[in-house]
Amino acid sequence: MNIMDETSGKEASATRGAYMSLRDMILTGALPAGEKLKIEQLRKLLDTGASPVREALSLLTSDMLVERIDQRGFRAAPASTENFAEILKLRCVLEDMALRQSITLATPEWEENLVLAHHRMKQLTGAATFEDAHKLFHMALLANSSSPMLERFCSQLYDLNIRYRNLASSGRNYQKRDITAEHEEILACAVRRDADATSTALLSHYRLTGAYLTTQLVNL
Amino acid sequence: MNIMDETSGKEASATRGAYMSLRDMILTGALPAGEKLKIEQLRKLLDTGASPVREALSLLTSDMLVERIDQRGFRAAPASTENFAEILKLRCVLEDMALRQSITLATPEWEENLVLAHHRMKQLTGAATFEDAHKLFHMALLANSSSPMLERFCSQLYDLNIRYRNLASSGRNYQKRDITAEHEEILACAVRRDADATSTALLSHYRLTGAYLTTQLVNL
DNA sequence: TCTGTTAAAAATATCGATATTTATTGACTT
DNA sequence: AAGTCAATAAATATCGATATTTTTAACAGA
Repeated sequence: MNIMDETSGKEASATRGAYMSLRDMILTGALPAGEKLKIEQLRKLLDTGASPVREALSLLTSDMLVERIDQRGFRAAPASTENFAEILKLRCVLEDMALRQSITLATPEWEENLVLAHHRMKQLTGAATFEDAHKLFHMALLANSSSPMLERFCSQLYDLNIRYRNLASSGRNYQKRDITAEHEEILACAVRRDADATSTALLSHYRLTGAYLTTQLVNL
Repeated sequence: MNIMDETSGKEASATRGAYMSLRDMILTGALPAGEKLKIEQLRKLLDTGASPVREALSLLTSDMLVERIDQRGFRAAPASTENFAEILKLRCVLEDMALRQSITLATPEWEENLVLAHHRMKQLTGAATFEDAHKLFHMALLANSSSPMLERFCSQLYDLNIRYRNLASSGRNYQKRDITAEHEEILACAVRRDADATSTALLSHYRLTGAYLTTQLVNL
């Protein structure tokens, strides 16, 4: 009598459901940075038991979204301009590395998946699921590095960056940039297998966003 | 009536105790790579409840020492020569970065802590606690990077490397190297604030160990 | 007023029992 | 023999209750 799958709101396990919800709440800022995360409170909010909440929080620790202090519970990872700067720097180094490895090892499958991810992202401009498609595109760039740990680091850092994007976006996103064109450029360079050009385009894409976000984050 | 502190074998919390024990067992190979980690089994082994074991395993996931598969439990992270090569590569890139930042921002305190860590390590050559002192020395090199996430990554990767050292060391460690001299060299360069030289010495130190370990890991 | 102490309240950590899910076994069919 | 399928066994996930620890608040002494 269990119909639960990707389509259903219900997750496969209570822990996974709690993990997803809490992750989303931290990334969007529904749970503010630095906030104490009380088990009982979250248990009621998510309408589940204490064990799944606790386990989900432990898991979120891996993603650096939650801090755990022995014997005194959990809190949402604090946010600061220093932390944001660190994330940007690490992303640039690690994605550069992953990207170059991906291109060095380039295969037709990798290229096709990349084109596909880009296409899907374009279709969804503005949609709620655009964020997901955007991440999938960027991860598709790195997906051929044959370095799982490196990709995991990049994925984590990507999410942390999204979080700052959300924290900053009270005054709506008005940049004089053509993000779509930047993505096209990145894709074109990658398909051309030009590692230097792709890296330049990608890092510039990140650094422009980073510089813009930094100006919005003065209140942190 | 609780006297538990650093000196006592008892840990502050059951979870922390389980975390430390399991971590140690995985790093030393007492729990072999890839092995299924059954809660009930570990519960009895560590003489504690299922909750602390479960939480400790969730936490070890952050360190990439344990894999968690939803609904079908935990297993010790698998080991492979590919994985080892990846760790070595990432370490070289990330420690290089952290080291250079540390030296750029060098302060007398940093330098003094480094000298101290080196001295302590020398005293303990061969002792059981040498491993700890060795790690403290290497982390002291990076400790001034003002990049906590980067230091965390380096620490994680350091531990993963130790694990491979242990996995390989069935046929005892007989290399024609003067590890002590290598450490002296690294320290001297760092104190001289010569980032290029320190980095060269450090990375060579890692790569020599890496190359040696790779020859020992054929059986993986 | 400040400081240190202690009782009460709140929150975390842990346990033991139970519900769910996955893995295994072996009979039964093709 | 190989492959299904159902029944059983094993393991994981989850719950609800309790023990421990930390935090808060009230208060006495300097």
